[in-house]
Amino acid sequence: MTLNIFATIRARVVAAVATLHPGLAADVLARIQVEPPRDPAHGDMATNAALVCAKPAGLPPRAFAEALAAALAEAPEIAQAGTAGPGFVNFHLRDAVWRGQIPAILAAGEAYGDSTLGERRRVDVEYVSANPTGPMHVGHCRGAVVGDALARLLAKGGWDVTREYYINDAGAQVQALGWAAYWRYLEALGTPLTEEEFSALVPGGLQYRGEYLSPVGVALAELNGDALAPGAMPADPALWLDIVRDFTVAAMMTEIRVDLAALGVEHDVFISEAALIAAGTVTRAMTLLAAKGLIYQGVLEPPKGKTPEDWEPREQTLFRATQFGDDVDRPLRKSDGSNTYFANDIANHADKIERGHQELVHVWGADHGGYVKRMAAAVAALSDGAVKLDVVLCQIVRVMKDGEPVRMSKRAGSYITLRDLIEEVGRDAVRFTMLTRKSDAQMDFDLNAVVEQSRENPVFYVQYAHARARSVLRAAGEPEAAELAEAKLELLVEPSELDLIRKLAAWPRTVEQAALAREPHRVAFYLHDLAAAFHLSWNRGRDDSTLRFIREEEPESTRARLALVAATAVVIRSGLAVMGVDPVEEMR
RNA sequence: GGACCCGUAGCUCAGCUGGAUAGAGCGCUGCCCUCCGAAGGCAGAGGCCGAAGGUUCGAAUCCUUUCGGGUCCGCCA
Repeated sequence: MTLNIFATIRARVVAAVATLHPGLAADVLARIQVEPPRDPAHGDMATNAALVCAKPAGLPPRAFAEALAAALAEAPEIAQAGTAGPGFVNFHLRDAVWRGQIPAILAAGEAYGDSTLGERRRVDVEYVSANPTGPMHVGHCRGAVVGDALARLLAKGGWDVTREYYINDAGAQVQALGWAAYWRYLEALGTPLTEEEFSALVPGGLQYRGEYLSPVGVALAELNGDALAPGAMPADPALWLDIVRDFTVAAMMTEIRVDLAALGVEHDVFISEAALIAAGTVTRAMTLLAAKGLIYQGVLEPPKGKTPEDWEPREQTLFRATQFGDDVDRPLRKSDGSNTYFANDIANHADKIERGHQELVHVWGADHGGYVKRMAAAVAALSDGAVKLDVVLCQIVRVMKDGEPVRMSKRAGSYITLRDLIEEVGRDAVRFTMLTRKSDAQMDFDLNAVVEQSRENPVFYVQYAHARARSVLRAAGEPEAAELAEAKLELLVEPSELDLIRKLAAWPRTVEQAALAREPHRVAFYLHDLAAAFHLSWNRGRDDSTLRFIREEEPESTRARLALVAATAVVIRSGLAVMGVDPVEEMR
């Protein structure tokens, strides 16, 4: 049920080539592309068919192109075809073909752009996975939005998507969190100890001193009285650490879920590291790798040029990551015998594969860039190369206010939480703005600019286009679908109108290209272009009143234009839905 | 020392996985409000795509080298 006009026409081109040159191999035909030319003056579409097929066919590219152009000119959708440059075939589609997209859009509604490209392959998209040791801050925000939008994009592209949050609830950091919450609990009980006196009792010293744990301490006191700290004095950790830690992790996850909900970010599954360990998944994964001969005892070379002072050669349990493209083999066990984070994460990936996923996608912060190769190596090893891991790295976001970077210290109170950010500029502005850059490019998030109502703010610009479209439809008395379906679309002859239709028709292709590249930001740029085309059409009516959408004296023309406006609103909504942004009915 | 990411108009960034004369917004210059919304519109100037080689019909895009900026580098996650 593909509505991708480019795919339709490409099929025509491939068929024409196959007819002219029956002997061409399938992999040659596969290289044929049909895309919009960079310069619209060249036509609606262009194909490289002659360039990629001429040599195998034993013809000069120009001769191949001439013959192909002649054949394509016979196709019912194509108005004219010609050759250009080294062997391109450019062609114009009949206006009727373009206009025919409008009823297709109106019939499909927001499902317009849905693709079968993903062939329902099962893909696991893991994103956020913030440690459950505190509230979410803006550093997590970009990955959350990019991951969520990417999941929506892949779903629209025809993949069967699982959205995963991996909870790092095992290991030293959550132990430290338990101690920190215990301190707040002691405080709630009225302990005579000072924070520094308590810190001296904590292995490694007290961490997570932010006040956000105080409510957890109070809750613990209400639930347990002083049972976990008789007389409001520290007791043996064996008595309380597991209880307090689990309680605190649960409380932090509740906070995080609230934040994610406020941002409109959703997950299907929350996978617990501790649960994976308890279920024996780690052991199974290690056994699997060992059976493949990929685990050994060995000593690593020190990193060149930057040897840590306390470096000493040490024999450890290593995974043969170098067999799968990594730079060095990677340790699986710490010196105390417990597993490294990497070992547990291997189990997480084994679990994803066991659950039947054929593709894996991760959204990580750029600080995890050095971790990509080893994880890709592990996935390749676990699946014998059958499953591919794609990692989308998100670079740092710098929050700017009044031209100055907002300081981001880890100390409580002085850093911006995600909730602060949403309250300041609104959910939709946060989401849209986070998608206005390639994720691997650094970004300044300007608090002043994203709430500005002007053309340079893409959030506003796109929303405004939708609001305008809706305003027109309201002014026209909300025409019914059936009425619009009867519109005489051949009355749409203005260049600005046909340009707008071409832009609308590019949406399915945009979805597919963006999904393949795992680049949701392309949707934001597409919507900006579409909004520009719509605003242009609107503004034509300013200079020439006969070009207005609504003209009472011309009901047929009005109806055709309303169909175009309605289709525009539909596609904007379809695009915003991928970004997780709500369309607005009017600007305020 | 090594790995990964980024260098494109004065500024902020796109560039559809190798295509044609490299695009948009801001800023700049000049025009345009009796108007379904001027919180705008139209037109114009502005580029050796960091640099140098290479691959091929063809390179901003792929490879090598190099110069800048960022992230990171054995028992943190």
